Amino acid sequence: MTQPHIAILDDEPEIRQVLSHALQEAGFQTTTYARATEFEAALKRMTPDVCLVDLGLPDRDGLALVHRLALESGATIIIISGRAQVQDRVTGLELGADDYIIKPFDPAEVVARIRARLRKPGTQPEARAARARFNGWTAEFDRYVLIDAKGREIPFSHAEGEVLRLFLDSPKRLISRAQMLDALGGSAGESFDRAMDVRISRLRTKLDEDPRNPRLIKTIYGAGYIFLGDVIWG
Amino acid sequence: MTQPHIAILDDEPEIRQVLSHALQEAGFQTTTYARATEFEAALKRMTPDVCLVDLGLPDRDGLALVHRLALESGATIIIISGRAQVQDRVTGLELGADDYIIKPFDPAEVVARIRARLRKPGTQPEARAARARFNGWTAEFDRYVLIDAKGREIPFSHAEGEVLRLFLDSPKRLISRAQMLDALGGSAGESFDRAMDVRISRLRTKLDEDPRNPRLIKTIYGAGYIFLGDVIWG
DNA sequence: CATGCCGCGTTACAATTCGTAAGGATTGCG
DNA sequence: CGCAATCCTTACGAATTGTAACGCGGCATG
Repeated sequence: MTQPHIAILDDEPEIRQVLSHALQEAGFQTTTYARATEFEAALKRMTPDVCLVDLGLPDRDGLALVHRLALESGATIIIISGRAQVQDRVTGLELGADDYIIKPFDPAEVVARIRARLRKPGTQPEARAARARFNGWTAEFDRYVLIDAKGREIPFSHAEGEVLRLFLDSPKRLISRAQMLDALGGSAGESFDRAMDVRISRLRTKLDEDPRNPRLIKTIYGAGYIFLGDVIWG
Repeated sequence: MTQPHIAILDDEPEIRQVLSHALQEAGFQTTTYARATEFEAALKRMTPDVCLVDLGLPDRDGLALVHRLALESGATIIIISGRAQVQDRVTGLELGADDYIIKPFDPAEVVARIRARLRKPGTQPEARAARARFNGWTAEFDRYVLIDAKGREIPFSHAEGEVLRLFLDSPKRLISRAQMLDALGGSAGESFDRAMDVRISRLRTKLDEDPRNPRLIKTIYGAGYIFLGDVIWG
């Protein structure tokens, strides 16, 4: 069961804590960020379903961030701000925010507003780039197929695709197990480690890897994995 | 060139007038109603894109009306109410409202919130139009027929049309099963899950999909569905 | 070099989720 | 009332994914 993922960006630790707790209580998966730079770095790896953004950030203009986010990601954006003037709200909404909640807020209302958003279709972020090539392979993510050098199509599942996308997003760089578990939403159980191993194992067999001598997905004992492919997106 | 249509339901003439004026100024088409019965009668003839509903109606329980509206119409519903308690807002949103604006309000904010809503896919008035093309197919919703690339007509039922319209409103986006069930009004029984599967199954056969390798309606195991057509309305 | 621990890979299995065929309830129409 | 169409429900099979169990190999220690 993949729960919706809510990203929280606020510089006040207490607010992050309150929001995160209430949303997790409501069954959502949450990730919190204190700084805009941190948040933007994380967006390269995954796309949340909803972004809760505080406008009063120390390291960036919040409105500019909201605007860029709205243009690029297509995810649902909710501003949480202490600026309560009507003009602030109007410009926030016109720059691309989907909702505007004023501090101080009641967490129950935030949960209710997010729930109201997510039950409408069309709220999911748009499908990201759908095709990548690497070392003779082509991965088509919208059709969920791998195509080998001879043109043979090999289907892969959603779970395998999550792993593959993670690799293709960061080729030739170490990806720690913790990073992977986090990106795959498996911070829950301890035994999810094995589940991830299984995903990688299945992916390796589909990529025709020699288990004794993997050429694409290399494991670094005690550290993580490295994907050794020359990746071209598009 | 259809402007979005906003229905306003409020028993105070002055509020109707203020809202209607501001919304027309913003380029919307408006219709106002003073009574719930009047409003409901009008709904049989047309479907507004957004409904602004006051909760303090003399002739009906506003919340019940909102709930029924949310289940049946699929339009965007915004509550405008003098009841400002958090609990009022939460229950209003949970009963199916998409937004909750407190009196006294600023018309500019109402406009901004409606604009923010209509930006999202699946809410534009074109999406309620009668015809759409995608990947060689044409869907004519007023006649309940699909037309394939060779001009053959294949009829589809109302239930199948609901599903198809949902897909055509949000192409290339993930639609979760929960969202679908909600949009199809099946929040009731758990066994409605299978009913929805059946609808999709029949739609797939009519769209000439290969069950083993569907090209248009993809299933994302554990997450939902995604429609992979290039949709053009009109 | 032998030993033992720990991290990882793989296989087999079970739980969950989804597809669809078959049957029955409901509705509409002549 | 009979008939047809539509749609929900039931039932069962198939696909996917997490989990448990086991084996292998690296790495440290002695």
